[in-house]
Amino acid sequence: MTVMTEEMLELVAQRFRLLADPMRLRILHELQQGECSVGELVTRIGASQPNISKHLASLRGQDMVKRRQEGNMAYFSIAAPYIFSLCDIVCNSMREEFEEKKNILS
Amino acid sequence: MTVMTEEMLELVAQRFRLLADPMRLRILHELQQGECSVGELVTRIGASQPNISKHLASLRGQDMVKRRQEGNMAYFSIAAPYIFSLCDIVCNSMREEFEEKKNILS
DNA sequence: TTGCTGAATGCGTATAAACGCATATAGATT
DNA sequence: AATCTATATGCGTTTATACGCATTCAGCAA
Repeated sequence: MTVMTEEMLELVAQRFRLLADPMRLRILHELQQGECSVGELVTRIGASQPNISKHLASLRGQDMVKRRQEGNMAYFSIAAPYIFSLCDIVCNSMREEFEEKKNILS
Repeated sequence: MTVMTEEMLELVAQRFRLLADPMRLRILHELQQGECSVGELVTRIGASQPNISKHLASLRGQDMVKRRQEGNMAYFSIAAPYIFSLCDIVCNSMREEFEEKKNILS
């Protein structure tokens, strides 16, 4: 069994905290379709530009997304594909639990 | 590409939020060694009993842990082993990033 | 019953973080 | 330079939540 120091637990918790927000999950989900500019994200998601920019900054702060500047605009893309493995595991587990509960009721 | 509704994103975020706390990660890590009473967790972790109990309640609220009562005591155990897959993915990604940064510096 | 032990809950406080709004910065265009 | 566009940042407010402390509840024993 791996020994977990307080520091390691804090780092892992930080990663999960970044995924613990619906707006950031939405952003990551949009970026899953490919690189995208800030303005395009604003349009697709329908949130404010400062809000999107701030979330992108936090995601970038932990290297979950990459930033590429071209002229006036900033293009963001996924830097850590493992994110989607995490989301898949969570979604599948939710589906399983939902099936179980459905069976109990039937 | 799966369509993600606001409700689904909120549910997934809730799961991640539960893992976004060092104390809860510590508890889950202890429970990985097997079923454990509240008092034993308090001793091992060195936090207050109410604190541990509250975290256990939130974990149970999303079916991440199971509770079994025996006499006076409550024994908790992992109900969702997928948690450790999530933690492994995060830990491995952190290790990889650390290695990359180390290589850049060398 | 009373008392003891283990666990859960209620309440107040402090800290974090998400958002809106205003503003600042950077690049492009005239 | 002046200005427009795209993006980033600063600040204030609100909401969520982690913790301490006190208390309560449940099971067991005398």
